[in-house]
This record gives sequence, C-alpha cells and structure tokens, in this order.
Amino acid sequence: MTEPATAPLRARERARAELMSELLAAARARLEAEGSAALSLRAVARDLGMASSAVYRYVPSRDALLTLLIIEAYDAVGQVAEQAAADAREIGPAQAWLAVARAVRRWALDQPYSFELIYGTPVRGYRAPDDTVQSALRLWQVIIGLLMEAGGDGILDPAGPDFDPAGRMAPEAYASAGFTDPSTVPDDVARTAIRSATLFTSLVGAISVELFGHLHRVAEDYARFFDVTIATAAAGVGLRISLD
Amino acid sequence: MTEPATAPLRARERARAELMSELLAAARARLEAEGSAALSLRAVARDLGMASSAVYRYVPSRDALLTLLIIEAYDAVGQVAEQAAADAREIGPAQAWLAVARAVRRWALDQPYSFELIYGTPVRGYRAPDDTVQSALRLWQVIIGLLMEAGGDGILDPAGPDFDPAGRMAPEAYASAGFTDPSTVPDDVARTAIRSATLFTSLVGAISVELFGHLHRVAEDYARFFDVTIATAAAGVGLRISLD
DNA sequence: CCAGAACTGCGAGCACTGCTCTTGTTCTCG
DNA sequence: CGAGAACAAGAGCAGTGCTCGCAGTTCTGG
Repeated sequence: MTEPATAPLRARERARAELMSELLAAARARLEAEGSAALSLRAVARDLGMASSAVYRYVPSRDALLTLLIIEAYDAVGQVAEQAAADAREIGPAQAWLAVARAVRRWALDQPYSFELIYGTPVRGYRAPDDTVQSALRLWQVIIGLLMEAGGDGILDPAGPDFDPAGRMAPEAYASAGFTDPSTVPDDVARTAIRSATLFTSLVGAISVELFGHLHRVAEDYARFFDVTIATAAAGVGLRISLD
Repeated sequence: MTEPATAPLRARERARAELMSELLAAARARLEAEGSAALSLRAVARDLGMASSAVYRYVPSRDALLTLLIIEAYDAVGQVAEQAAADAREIGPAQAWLAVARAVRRWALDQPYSFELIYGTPVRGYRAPDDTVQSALRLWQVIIGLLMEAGGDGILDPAGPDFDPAGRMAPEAYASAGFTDPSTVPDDVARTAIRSATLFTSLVGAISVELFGHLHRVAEDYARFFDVTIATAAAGVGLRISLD
C-alpha cells in the first residue's frame, strides 16, 4: 500500500532476490572451500536450512548454479585486471602488463577454485551460455587496451614471427572493437588482436601450470618463474618488460 | 607340472594380470568417451560383467584407478613427444620443437579427456603419488634435450629477460641431470632448465586455452594460432622458429 | 593327499548425489 | 474474498563410492 504502480509485488520479489543472493553466497563459500566438483546443491540447501527441492525454485539445475558462479568469477578476475591496469597507468604498457599479470596470479592463488572454474577443465556436459562471454571479455579488453597503447607509443618490436595481419582472428573479435566488416580492420589492429591472444595464453598457461602442480620439483621460486614467463612471452610480441 | 620353481603360481597371477589389463582398457575407453568426471567404477565393472564390489579386489579406489590412467596418459604424451623429436632430428632444434609441440597438440585434440586428466584441473582431493612423476618427466626431457642441442649449436639468443642462472629451480630438477649438489650446476644448464619450463608452459597454455574453449570467437584458425604462440614463446628463449 | 590359508567374486547395504513429482501452504492481486 | 500463482517440503528414483559378510576356488605346506 505504501508504494504505487511499480512496487506492488515487491514483497515477494525482494524476498526472492534476497534468498537468491544468500544462495549464491552459500554456493560461493562452498566452492571456495571445496572446489566445483564437490559443490552439491543439497549441501547448499542445508546451509540455507531449506529442502533441496526448494532450491530448484530458484536455480534450474546444478549446472545453472555453476554458470552463475562462473560469471561472478569472470567478473572478479576482470575487475582485478582493470584495477591493476588503472593503478599502473603511469609506468607504461609493458610494466603495466606485468602488474596486471601479477594481480591476476595473486587472485588465482587466493581463490584457486574460482580460477579452476573458469580456466580449468570445463564442467562436463557444460556449454558456456552467452551470459558468460560478456564477463569473460573484460580481461581481454584490458590486454588489448595495453597493446593499443604500446602500439601508439611505438614500443612494439616483436621478436617472434610477424603474423599475417588479417584473416586469422574470428570476425566477432573485431566486432566488439566496432569493426562490422572484418575487411576494413586495419593491419595493426589485427596484429594487436593476435598478440593479445598470445599474452592471454601465456598468462593462463603460467598460472595453470603453477596451480595445477606441474612445477612441483621443477621451479623453486614460483613468483619469479611467473615473472620470467610473462616477460618472455611479452618480449615475443614486442613488449619489453624489465624485471626488478 | 610342466614348469618348475618360479612358475607354479602363474595360473592365478596370470588371470589377475589379464583381468587387470582388461579393467584398465575398459576404464580408458570410458574415460576417452565421457571424461574423467563421468568415469564410474560401477560402469567399468558392468562393462566387464562383474559386480562393482569385485573390482575393489584389483583397484583400491576410484582415485587409484584414475592414477593408473594418469600414468598411462603421461606416458602416451611423452612417447608422442619423443617420437616427434626423433623424427625431426635433422631439421634443427628450433623446428624440431615446433614439430614436437604440434604432435602434442594433435594428441591432445585426439584424446582431449586424457589431456584434461593430466594438464587440466586436478581431481579433487587427489595428490599425485610419486608413481606419476617418472612418466610426467618424459615430456620435460624432450624439451631439455632440444634446448641443450640448441645451446650446443650456439643458436640461443634470447629476446626475453636473461634470467638469473642459479638458485631459481628446485634442486630435484638438477638431480635428474646428475647434479647432486645444486651449487655445481653450470650456469648454462640452469638457464636451460628455466627456459624449458617456459616452453613447457607455453605448450600447455596454448593447448589448454584452445581445448577449454577460450579461443571461441577469438581466433579463427586454431592451428595457425597455435604455431604463432609456440613460435613467439620460443623466440623469447632464443629459439627462432620459422613458420612456412 | 588333504587341511588350512589365501584369494576371488557376489549381493546387500550405507550415505551421498541430481533431479522430479505430489502435496500442502502462503502470498498476491483482481 | 477467493482464484491462482509462487513457494516449501517430503518421498522417491536412479545413480555414485565404498564396506562387509558370505560363499566358492585355488594355492600351499605338512
């Protein structure tokens, strides 16, 4: 009675929204604690003190719940990268990339199960719905931004092979940059796209390898090894990072 | 009566060994078909026409069965790498590395679930027993061998940062090369070790990123992108690969 | 040769999972 | 107020890993 028109059905909706966020919080807690494989809908229901069947009023399936957590994770890592890039604006794109990479690694080490959720083995039978790509793109855009800036500064001098500039990336990759017709994409933009993918790969690779235990008894100082790996890959695309 | 001394208990042992290999074959088949998460001991038992409880006479747990498959997978990928390196002996270490990387990628694409099993998210609650490291090392040794060869040829001219040569790798890493005292490891060997880790990281990273769907709508020609990524990383450690 | 030990397989059962369906309750809105 | 939507709970199904007791088989040593 207090609110007109738009508000009448708020009571229930608010309860729903509240429970939904509690549900997500509980799910995230279990995820961080035990990993995605052990995330059980029944356990989350118990945490909330409700029957497991009731949870299905809010989430259509366990996979859907995971999808929500995946989006959260993509956003979290994207936000971390954006923040790191913003903080490092003055030290130049090469050192900024190192800062971003370190921040992402830090995030991954702090919440390994969230990292696994998005960059590890995909959940079986799971195909990423389009809801996730928007969030997944945030990290990419940070990388591309840094490369564009470096290109503008004339810093880029790749040590690796110089790539065919056109036709190697998917058209959608350019669409987000505003190029509706792939044939109009300038060569340097195309090159930037490929290079960004290489940087992305080295970042995910370096963290995965460390987090999944493949450096066990191989490297000793993981942080240092990470820096070296990132710097090496960056050098390949023309970003010269100086370490310490 | 036919065989003396050593052979009398063969009947049982042979049956056991035979069933064990059938069991592994069935498990591998299910793994390749549906992935490690869906690998159920009961299903394997059904495939063999025996009760699930009987399987526990041969394998102590599901995780132990996975461990066996993990070792098989490590050996398979190691064997693939060794073969590729042997076949490419004449084209020089740089191009040989490209050939090895391509062969490993091919293997991963052909049996993605096996790749995931060893280089994807580790199975929850699972800690690799020492049985696996021996097999896991085979791929490393191929990489190190190629780098040593390249170092001997004087090809290496890293574009990336020049690493501190000593103290960065774990002592065990050198032990396998015969250096019991890490302080006696020559600088160039230490550098080779770090570089091998970088190459390894780029290889695993490039395959993971492709296989786990992160290039979806980003790259178009995955094989080409893979080559570029490998060549870029290789350039960072001084291996100059030329792509056709 | 044959008794006892070791090995092998089976079925039932426990606790857990995702998910569905039915029943009953509560809220909302015309 | 009263119809209908939204909600919560419980039972139940099919599946999982794993354990235990019971039965048969095979090997081994006296």
